[in-house]
Amino acid sequence: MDKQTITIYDVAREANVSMATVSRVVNGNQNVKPVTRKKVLEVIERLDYRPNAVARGLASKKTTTVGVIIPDISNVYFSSLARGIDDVATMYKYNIILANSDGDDVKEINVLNTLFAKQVDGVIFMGHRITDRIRAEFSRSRTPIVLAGSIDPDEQVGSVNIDYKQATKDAINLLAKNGNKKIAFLTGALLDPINGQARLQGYREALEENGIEYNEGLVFESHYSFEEGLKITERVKTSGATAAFVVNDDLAVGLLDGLLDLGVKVPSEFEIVTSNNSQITNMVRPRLTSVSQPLYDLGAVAMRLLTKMMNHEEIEEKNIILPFGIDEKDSTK
Amino acid sequence: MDKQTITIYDVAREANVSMATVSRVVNGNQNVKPVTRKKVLEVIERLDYRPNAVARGLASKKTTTVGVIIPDISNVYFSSLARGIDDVATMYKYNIILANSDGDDVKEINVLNTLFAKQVDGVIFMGHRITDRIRAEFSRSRTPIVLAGSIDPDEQVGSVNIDYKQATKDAINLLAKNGNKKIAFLTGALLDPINGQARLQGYREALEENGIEYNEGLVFESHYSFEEGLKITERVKTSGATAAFVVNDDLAVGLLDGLLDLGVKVPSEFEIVTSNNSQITNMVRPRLTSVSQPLYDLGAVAMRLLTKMMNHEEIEEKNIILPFGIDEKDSTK
DNA sequence: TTGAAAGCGCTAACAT
DNA sequence: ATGTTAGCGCTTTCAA
Repeated sequence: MDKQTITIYDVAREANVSMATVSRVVNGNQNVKPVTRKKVLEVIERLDYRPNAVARGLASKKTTTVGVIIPDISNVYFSSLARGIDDVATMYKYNIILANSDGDDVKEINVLNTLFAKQVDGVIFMGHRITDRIRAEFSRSRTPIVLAGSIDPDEQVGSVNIDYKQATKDAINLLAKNGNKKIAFLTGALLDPINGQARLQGYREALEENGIEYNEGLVFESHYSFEEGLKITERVKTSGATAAFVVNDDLAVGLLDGLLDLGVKVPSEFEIVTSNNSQITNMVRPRLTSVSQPLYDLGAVAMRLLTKMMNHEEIEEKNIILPFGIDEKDSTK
Repeated sequence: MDKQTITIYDVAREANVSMATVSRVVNGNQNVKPVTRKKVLEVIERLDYRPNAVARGLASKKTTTVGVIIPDISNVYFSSLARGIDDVATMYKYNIILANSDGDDVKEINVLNTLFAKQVDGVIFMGHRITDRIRAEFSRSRTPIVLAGSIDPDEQVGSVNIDYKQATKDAINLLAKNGNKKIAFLTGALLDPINGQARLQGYREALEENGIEYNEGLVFESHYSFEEGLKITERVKTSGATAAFVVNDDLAVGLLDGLLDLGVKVPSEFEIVTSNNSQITNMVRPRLTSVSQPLYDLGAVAMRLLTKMMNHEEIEEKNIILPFGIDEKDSTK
């Protein structure tokens, strides 16, 4: 495959030492006399020897590779997480195998299995919904797994999230304080635990605390996209809502543009709070007020947690909650 | 590592056949009597045998894994390419090891070497600039390499791009036809061949063809970010330019917002054409006219080319140019 | 159609 | 401090 592979054996022969000794110097084992080490290092340099990580993986049962299953890397929300994951992975000398699942159950299972086949040392999983089938696959293997920005009520594996329920409550409170009585809730699939459970519950609780009655007609189930936001605008407006909490930035921008196109003034006539505070929220005019999630950190902390699990380190808490904020900008009064 | 690994040997024993036969059925080799195959398959099912891809990789010298070096996955331009790459990779049963380089020479070299160490079957490289050092690393190995959305004047390895020079000419022509005499050129590092050579040249040629004199004062070297766009607005306006061609969408949106904040009307008082037509160009108001690059396809085609190289298939042309367009929207008259 | 056996390149006891 | 020697789990000639 390579020009002509130089193996550890070649180095050993040239340096007049055993393979074991070469292996020791390559792996930084201290039990090597400095003179020997120097000699070996010279030969390695001279022959341009590069250790074969596959052979190493087979012999040591460690691949220094972790799998990352992600719905869609071209979505900023996930790519921000991914960047945090990769940076910490690199820091700890791991590489990541990245695989898109489109949130599809079958794809998730397939890719999880090929990752296991490739003997990854750990897996970071992002998905809207943890199905029973996936959960079953999780428990089939001993490979450590961490969810990032994804909730599993079961809490079998590690996870890193924010308190979506409280974040939603804070957002709704802001909107209620500003005098809104009819606050729409724009979400993706309500089947997803983050939406259907955490956020929707936060929405309902906040309404109640503000003396506003819950009205199903103000809950809109849509998809995470700009176009869907544009499309749903009419219905939202017709509902009589004067404000909306949106779970996704693309969707929120769609709503914003839809409203502006209709001649509705934001925020004077309609207020919007979105959820991810991605850069797009600063690029549109008016800039969108948003829950601010530490996306990069969500990924970074998830990977850090995974390294601990892979090293069998003591873990204080395997279901981590990171702080969030509310970034008030121009789409709220 | 796993619960207790079932190996090919266990299957062979249980099925009363040799390892070779099990290997054959696992790999779909036709030289197996149907009865035997059935028997083996049953045992595989019963024992829940999963082939170890690392062992396979060592024995066969194929890992069905390709490395992807990317400046920053959290940037939509690159993550779009990455998505195209992964989809085609999946289609051909490859996985991708994704590594961020920040466009940094040293990181690029490091990660390239660890990818080689991990015996990837091929590499897709994205970077603003192919340095001599990287080029040297490329030629050290026989592993096939393809550049995606990245130019190397050397053309030693495969590549997939659009005709950046012509795209720029088309954009400038549009602006010139609209009556602009002072057209700014907003770019990232001019050292990058795509900017400093292809695009700048296209800019100059188009100016000349339109009888406009080239003026260095209208060329702005900046960075690929929204904030930089905001910052540079004042200078661009002061230059007397009435239009700008921008090489990056974030930068273009920064300029747009900067102008709007200054009370400048777009497009009536100032026209903008940007370069990547990412979704953000449709989200801002006015929507940005842009060169449209088939980002996903750039990645997809690059990966397809790589599969051909990995399979030693006949390759008609290893430096591929994909078509582009000009998507006229609301930031031009 | 099937099996035997030699690696693939390295790590990790175990000895010395 | 260094060497010997089994493997790791699979593919792949080569024979039969």
